[in-house]
Amino acid sequence: MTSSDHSHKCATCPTRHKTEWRDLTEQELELIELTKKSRIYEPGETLYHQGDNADGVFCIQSGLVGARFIDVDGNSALLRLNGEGKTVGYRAFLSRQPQGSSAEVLTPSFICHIDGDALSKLLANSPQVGERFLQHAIEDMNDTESQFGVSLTGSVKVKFLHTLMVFYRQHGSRCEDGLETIDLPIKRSDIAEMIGARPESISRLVRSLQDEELLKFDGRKVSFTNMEAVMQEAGLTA
Amino acid sequence: MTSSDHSHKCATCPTRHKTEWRDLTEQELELIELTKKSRIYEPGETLYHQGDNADGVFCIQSGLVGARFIDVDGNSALLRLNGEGKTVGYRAFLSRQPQGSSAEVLTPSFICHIDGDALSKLLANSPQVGERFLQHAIEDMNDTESQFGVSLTGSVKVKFLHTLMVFYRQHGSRCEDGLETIDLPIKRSDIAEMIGARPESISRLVRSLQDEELLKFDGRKVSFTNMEAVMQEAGLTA
DNA sequence: CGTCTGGTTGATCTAGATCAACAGGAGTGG
DNA sequence: CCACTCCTGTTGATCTAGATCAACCAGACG
Repeated sequence: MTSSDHSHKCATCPTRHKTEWRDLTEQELELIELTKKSRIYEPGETLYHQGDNADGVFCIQSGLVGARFIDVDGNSALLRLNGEGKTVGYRAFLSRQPQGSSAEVLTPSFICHIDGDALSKLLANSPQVGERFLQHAIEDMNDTESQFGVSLTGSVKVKFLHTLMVFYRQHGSRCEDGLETIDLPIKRSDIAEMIGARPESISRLVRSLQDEELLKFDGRKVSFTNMEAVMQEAGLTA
Repeated sequence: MTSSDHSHKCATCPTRHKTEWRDLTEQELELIELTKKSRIYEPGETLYHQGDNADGVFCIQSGLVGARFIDVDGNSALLRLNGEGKTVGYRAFLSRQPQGSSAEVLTPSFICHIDGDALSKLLANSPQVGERFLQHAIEDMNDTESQFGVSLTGSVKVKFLHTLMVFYRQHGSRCEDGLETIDLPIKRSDIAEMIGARPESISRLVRSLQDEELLKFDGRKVSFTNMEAVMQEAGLTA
């Protein structure tokens, strides 16, 4: 589906089958519909800020949203990327805690805001929704913990290769001139922020990875000239 | 309660009110009871290993259990500490994924193993259990994400002070000679592993923190000579 | 007593940060 | 069409936090 085919009705939403609302009846969806607010967001816009209280959740129909954490000294880190079908801001809402990070739109996105009251009613009446959220939370946690582990033990090289492999998995593999290829969804400096490094370091690393003949870089296109070795170095042979 | 007063019945378990089973009836508890296996674990023992498949969950009645992650090169990190009332291994069980880290007993502990079948039945019949797990997952995630953020942006000093403050919160504040004091629950080298540093670095850091008159260290006792400044540096003024 | 384990200290090395300059688009506006 | 600026990424020179390697110390403990 292209970014132009945006349904404003959950019932016909092309990505609903990936969301927490996947097994709701039209009846139940109507509850969301009543107070739902949808629109296109441009890169740089923010859904909510670190420290905000949640008044509901955001559901990404298409696009990419990053969770940005900023510490007291102004250092910024990208904790996670959320793509289509993901609901964001749900942890703050469900735990009545302030948002731990800001939600920053990274690519043009179509996003719905789901009202807190509606969501509460849904949770109270439709146990499947809670189950889906549990599943979602666990999945998020598994991802984050794995990244956290790598970030505590690994070098910048390992961390970079690790996130490349993450992209490779979700973000689809595509053969082209025979080689496995991915399209980086975000710019270099943002990748740097995902692994706690500086853009300059990534630049140098990219160069040395090419010299090692592990990968080929062309703009945002990355092709794996030696998948085996990359997996190895990324620590996926355990 | 002392470590000698261990109930083998959930119904009379002194820490049940902190667990996922807190709002179950005696009737429902009986289901767990039937297949439950409890015993005392000594430091160094392991509840499960990274990569294992979960056949149930572990419930900590007393003691401390660490989640240890080891990467391909053998580097180890401590991802999280779980104390009394915490259930561990639930994510692997609920997501049918292999354990992402090992559960290593750090202090003498009394721990129950709860069978997967019993748990499944409970989840199917008692929706509160699922809700408690959701709450637990969210809490864990909030903790981990905050640590992850700090670990991406901060220096060893910041990370160290941050985890000290985490200890300070849970692990109870205690005034003594007027100063706020905490007892480190684990040894220095394990703290080092929690923040991705080497023990030697912690040693030197501790010394410089005392020179700065921020903290006093005496064995595992730490007293805050300048709480304000510590909070500041730990990044809790945002 | 020796042996272990946890912690300290010193000397040295290095991955990666920092600072600074620069280069190639992509708009934008005259 | 060119001149301008913005933005992302590159390269070089230098600096430093923290790792590494190695010796050593104190208390615990059989």
